[in-house]
Amino acid sequence: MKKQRGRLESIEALRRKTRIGREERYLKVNDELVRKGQRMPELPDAEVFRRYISSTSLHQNIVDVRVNKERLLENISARGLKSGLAGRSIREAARHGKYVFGILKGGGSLVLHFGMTGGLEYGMDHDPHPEYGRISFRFSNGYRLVYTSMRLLGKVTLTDDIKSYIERKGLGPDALDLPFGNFRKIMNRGRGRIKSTLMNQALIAGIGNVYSDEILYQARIHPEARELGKDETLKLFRSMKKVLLTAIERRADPSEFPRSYITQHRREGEKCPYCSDRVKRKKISGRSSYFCPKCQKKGG
DNA sequence: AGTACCACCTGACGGC
DNA sequence: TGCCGTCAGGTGGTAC
Repeated sequence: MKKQRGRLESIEALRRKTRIGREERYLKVNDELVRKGQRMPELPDAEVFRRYISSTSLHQNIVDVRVNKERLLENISARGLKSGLAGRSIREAARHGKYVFGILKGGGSLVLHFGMTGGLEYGMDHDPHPEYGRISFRFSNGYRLVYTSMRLLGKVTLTDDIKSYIERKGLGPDALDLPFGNFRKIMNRGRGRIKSTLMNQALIAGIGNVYSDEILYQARIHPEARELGKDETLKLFRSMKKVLLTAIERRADPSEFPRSYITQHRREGEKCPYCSDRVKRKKISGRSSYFCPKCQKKGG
């Protein structure tokens, strides 16, 4: 119990260090990963995008919105998006799971979802247009925020109320807001594979394919495990918080992740950072999963 | 309820 | 060099 509390405290320390819930004012404006399209838009990336908006685009009068790809708009026309934003400004950036919101002064919010290849790029209006720039939000100060997306799988829209938007989407609680008691209930409720449960946005919002693999790897739990004991559930819970917070602290840049992370070894046959056995790839829930069969056991 | 597939898109990569 | 199959981290729908 003592040891357990110590671990939870270290998660709290990490939470403070990553400044969760506070504003990030000094985020580098030119984000290499965004430009290279190497982000993986799960919770940590969404949090980086939230901070990016927060550090670049708050309190600026929006003068124009240019939509190059209407298919990215969800239940709204290009004209509707523009008229809903023109003359307004973003007063705060928020996030739930993989969704990022620009809360508008005077009510309503801009909703951004990044699909698999989405990003943001802030710059001068006359800077070169980003290669996959799809929607530009132009501000009165001569700058613009561009929503980029190579594969066009994201979503952009407006909503009157973030809470009801989240409800309509059927999203569960955000992974970083989830207390252990609720996590345990979620993990115990069905008998599906543990990886599917972690990735199910209706149960927990924010975890996708890559981070579910990392969370399970750090907890030494097999992705196909179905039932967890209490100790394992706690281990998984701590791993979830720690992996997500660590990723945010490293700006969701995998090349900055600890050496002990499997994320940098997402290739069949690579060495497991712990036991040097071979990393295995297997389709689970329709996605490529990478894990170490020696370190990660199904039973518990 | 859980799972398996398909679709939506564009691009990278390896084999021949 | 070019062609072709496979794969890619997102969600959402259908069918069993």
